Amino acid sequence: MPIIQSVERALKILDLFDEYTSELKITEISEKMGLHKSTVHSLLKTLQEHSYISQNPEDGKYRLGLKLAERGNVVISHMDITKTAKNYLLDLSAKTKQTVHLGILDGREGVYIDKVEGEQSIIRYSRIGRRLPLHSTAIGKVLLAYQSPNKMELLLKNYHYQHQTANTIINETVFREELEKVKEQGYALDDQENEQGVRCAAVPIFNGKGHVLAALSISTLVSRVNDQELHLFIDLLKTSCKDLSEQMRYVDE
Amino acid sequence: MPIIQSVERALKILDLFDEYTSELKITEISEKMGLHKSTVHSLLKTLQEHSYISQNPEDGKYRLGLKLAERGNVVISHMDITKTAKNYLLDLSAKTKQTVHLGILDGREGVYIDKVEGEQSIIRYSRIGRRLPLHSTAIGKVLLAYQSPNKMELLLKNYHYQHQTANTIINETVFREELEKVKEQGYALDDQENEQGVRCAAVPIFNGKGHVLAALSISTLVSRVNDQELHLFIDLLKTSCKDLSEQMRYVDE
DNA sequence: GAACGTAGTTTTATAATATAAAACTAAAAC
DNA sequence: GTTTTAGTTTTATATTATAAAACTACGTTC
Repeated sequence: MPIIQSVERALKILDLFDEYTSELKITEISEKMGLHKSTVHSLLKTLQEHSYISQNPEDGKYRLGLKLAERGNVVISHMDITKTAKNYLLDLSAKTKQTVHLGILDGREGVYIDKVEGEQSIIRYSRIGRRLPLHSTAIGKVLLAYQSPNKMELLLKNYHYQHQTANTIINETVFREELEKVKEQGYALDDQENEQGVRCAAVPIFNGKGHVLAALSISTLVSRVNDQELHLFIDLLKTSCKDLSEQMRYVDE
Repeated sequence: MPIIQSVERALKILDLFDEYTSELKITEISEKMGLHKSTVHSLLKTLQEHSYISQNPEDGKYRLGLKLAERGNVVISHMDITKTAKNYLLDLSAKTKQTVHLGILDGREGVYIDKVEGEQSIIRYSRIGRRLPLHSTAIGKVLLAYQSPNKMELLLKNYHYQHQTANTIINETVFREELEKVKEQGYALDDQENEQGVRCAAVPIFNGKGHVLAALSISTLVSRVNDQELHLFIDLLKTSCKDLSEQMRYVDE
């Protein structure tokens, strides 16, 4: 396995930051990485030289650099579905006041590739580029349900079902029935299965060959959105996804 | 200088991709980097292991990984100004149908940190995370003009004026007069100075201490927006930035 | 204000790794 | 079917990354 240790270490430093950790000192990074501070210093200076890390001039702490935002934008800008769907996300979020997500399958995992936050619902779990569990998210269920039987078997083989909440389905037989239901009704629901207090609906987007490309979802807080409203949102989602699927027929991908 | 060569090489591979180059073969990367293909192979496999690079299963080519989008999102999500300004960008773009940008100073350079594209104007130059020239962009002029005299001197010391178009101001005396004018009128203009056929206006956003935090701009195509419309847009920008500056007074940064 | 402790930066010997040459496998081109 | 090209794997060794030691700078305590 041709892994280069020093590159791996540099990347692991980048992975130390998250939405709660915006800055870190050299000594903190040294502790977390189990590396000598002079080693960390060299790694940080290399990342800094190429703008993947920057140093706060006021307190000397390190943080993720803007080059990541730029590179990340290049990744997303190459996805036709993201560009085509952008106005639908904005429109749906404006109309429903909820948070709207776009997700795709990437290898054997789901991943969020766009998100528009609604006024009424602040959803913390999802983040562009972040992995999403296939078994406990509405998007994940959609991406699975509309796969070919072969592909679905591959995806579910040795799948690791894990509780995210008390509502999470972790029995595979029950989960397969759930996927059947998704295909029957044309949408998936995540009823507080991924995040306490959050209920989501997702609908598939197809390409010209009838393969599922992505899924669009609306996330709501159960305390603010009742069943009736949710079903109105599902109708809006279906309309949007039908249009999107129509447009994606003409995109060569 | 404690630069780690193999880390630097890995980062340079990430920098090879752009909006026109989404995928590359190992042999292409080997040629561009001047490295042996087995060295490149090890670097790619390390980046791939951590999702910074992925491999197209269909043709074996390499492309930027979604981890960059996720890390990039973490960078942006830590910026209060981006969150606070988001709805203003969306609103301004919807009202004017033009492309709206948010930019900040990062060290001695400007950088775009958010962007909402308008229906009427597709602006290619700007990209979130990308550097912006201080002398030829409206945002750059604003970020300079409202700096303290000391800071401005530091920023302009040995500044490298370069033509972006035939209209670009490259004489420092003339440029300083331009910055005076920006302060007088409360906005900056880039009249095809950065990109042929594109005219932009930008207005400053201040923090509670009266320091310029960021600039908001509207970019238009000269073929589609006349002087009168542009001045209407500038008025809308001023209103938005006044509100934003008011809100940023209460943000601890 | 001096002394001590902590954090960050620099230097450098050497242990450890990254590098590329060679060989192999697989696919594409002729 | 043969040859060429591209990608992957193996491994010897040249080169680099590593961390210990030392230094600088700043903050804390007395």
